[in-house]
Amino acid sequence: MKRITMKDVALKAGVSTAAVSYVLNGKEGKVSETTLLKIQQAMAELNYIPDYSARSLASNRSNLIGVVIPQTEDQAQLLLENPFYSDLVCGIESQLRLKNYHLILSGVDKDKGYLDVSMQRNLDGAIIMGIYQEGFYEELKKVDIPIVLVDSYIEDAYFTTLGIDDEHGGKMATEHLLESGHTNIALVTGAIRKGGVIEKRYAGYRQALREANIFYNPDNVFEGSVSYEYGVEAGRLIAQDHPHITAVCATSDMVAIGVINGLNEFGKRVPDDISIIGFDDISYAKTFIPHLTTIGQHISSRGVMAAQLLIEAIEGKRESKQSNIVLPIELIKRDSVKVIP
Amino acid sequence: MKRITMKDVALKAGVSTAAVSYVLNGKEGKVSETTLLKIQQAMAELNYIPDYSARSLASNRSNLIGVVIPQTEDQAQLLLENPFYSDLVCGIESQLRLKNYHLILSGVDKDKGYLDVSMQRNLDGAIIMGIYQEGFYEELKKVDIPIVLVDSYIEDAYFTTLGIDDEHGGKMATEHLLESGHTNIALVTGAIRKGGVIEKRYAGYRQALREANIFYNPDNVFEGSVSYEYGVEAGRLIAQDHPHITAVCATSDMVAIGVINGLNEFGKRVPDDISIIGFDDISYAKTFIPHLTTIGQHISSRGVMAAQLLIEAIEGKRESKQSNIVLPIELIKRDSVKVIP
DNA sequence: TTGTAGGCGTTATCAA
DNA sequence: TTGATAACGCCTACAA
Repeated sequence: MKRITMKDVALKAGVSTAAVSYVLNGKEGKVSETTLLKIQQAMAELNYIPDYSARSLASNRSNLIGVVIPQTEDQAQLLLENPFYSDLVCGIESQLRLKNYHLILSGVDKDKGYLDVSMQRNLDGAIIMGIYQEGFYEELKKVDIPIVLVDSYIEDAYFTTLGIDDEHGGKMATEHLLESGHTNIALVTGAIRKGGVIEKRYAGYRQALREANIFYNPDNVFEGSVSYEYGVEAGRLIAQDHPHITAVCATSDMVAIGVINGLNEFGKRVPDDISIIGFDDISYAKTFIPHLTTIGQHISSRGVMAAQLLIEAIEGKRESKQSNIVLPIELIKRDSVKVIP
Repeated sequence: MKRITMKDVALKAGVSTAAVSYVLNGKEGKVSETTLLKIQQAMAELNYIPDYSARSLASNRSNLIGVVIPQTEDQAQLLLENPFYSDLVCGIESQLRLKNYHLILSGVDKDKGYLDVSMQRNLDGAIIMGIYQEGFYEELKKVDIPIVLVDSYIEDAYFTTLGIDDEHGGKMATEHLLESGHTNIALVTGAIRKGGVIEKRYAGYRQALREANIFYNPDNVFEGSVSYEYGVEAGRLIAQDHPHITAVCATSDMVAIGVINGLNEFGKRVPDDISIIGFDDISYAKTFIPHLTTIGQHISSRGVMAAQLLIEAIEGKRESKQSNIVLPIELIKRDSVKVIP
């Protein structure tokens, strides 16, 4: 299919390519009503489709947004299998499409940065999920495009961050267990890394215990990775060696589901034998049996919001590029927590 | 950050931009050993990053692959929340990144085609999942780039298709239920549309019954949408009005999980009261309780394969552009089917 | 209000 | 083996 260019349109409409470019870029007022119509008609008849490569080259705007997702530990694949990220991507994509941007989805190879991609593609902006090494962010800043960090506690005024109050969430979850009569509460969690959401949720857990005057027992903390598999492992351990534990606070729903499976292997039932609360409210949470009690964040609308923030920054609608947005969370009571008298 | 161009590299190395372009494109033999070294060194020192927009403009190759995913029925969001698609995307992305391609992820607006995106971005190829209206494909052909169709029975020699034997899968699933002693087997399915995978699975279901000399009862077929929600609905109906049904064959794991939830609402347990088999083996299937018996296709490796096929076609390594690949499937026995004597 | 022309960073065609 | 130089399709001063 031969490419129709601005020249063709200009020719057909009997105007210059500059005029075509003007209407293409919505520079109203630069052209008269009549030429506008002529051009629009010519575009429609020729079925003109602009070439974004050329546009990007000439204008330094690509209408391309980079979206970076964490990878599995073996660095082989995206963590999209964690519905948390796919939900987020759904939200982002819908918003970007609405605003006429396209989305380049990728992971980042270990020891490789994101500078390459952003320069190669002339990205207009990027949404980064998860946390990376220090150097990653420094490099990112050099590119000088708006960036939204999702779930990162990086303290750097350069970035816009979009998160939730993870510490409060961890506290809410633990308190719900406490209020339900549990006092021997385990925490099953991914690696507690500095600057990550897990660290905060862990802090919330400890604070809730403290405020309830409950002794913090390090043996009750199971720290591994944010994955189903680790959850299973922890569940097994709890079932076998920790008969005193009556409730588990998991720092992610996937982990919670793993724990339930691990417990199940040893005949422990949720919530009858052990109660559990998750975190995130991924779409599985309400389809799993028992329906998971969890801390809900509106994942998909977070994606929408991330995209909106980014676009605003790109199009210069926000005064200050930088801001730190904290979205509300809520306790969602379902069936995985039992009240004990 | 000021952009380093080929010119800068050429200047530093004391050669022409043409020479730089040669080494960039691995045209070995076009340059002498010494200039090669000089250029490579200059690139490294300057930290040169090529501009793909310019390259795309000049060469008509973008190293960009379009990936299209079906949308939710309200056309608002991607169906990425269905882990089937996110698993696929994982596979695709990993392979593309390996081969130095980038991935543009998007849905397609109703009554809009994909011609726009592919022309705008000069896509080198595309992977399309799911089925669309007739016109969609005709339009796609005009763009004249390699295209891999995943899960589509479109009969058109133009496209490479990558699928599984859905009919056989439907049959295997039903037979497993039959062999487990069930004779009154419901089918819960999404819309049975022509050219789609569901139609084939449905055919497999019927054939298995026929071969077992079991009367096909249309009342046992629950046709809705491929979604958790519809599964719940069907599960409720079965629990309430169809006491004779002892097993359910679902045409997708998400539907199966919905059915289980619907049954559960009325106190029917799986597999004790009713057996169920799913389809796809999404990652969720083995984490769900009861672990889902299902028809397994290696989803993520399918993604890898789709990407490989596409790249081969793009880089002209395959003689015939077109082919129809059918991947193997297998019955995965887990805990959701009970043998009745 | 309209048109001309140079430039964006690469590739590719020809000569040298 | 190298190096000018003309595309590629679009944007944008600047001039008319």
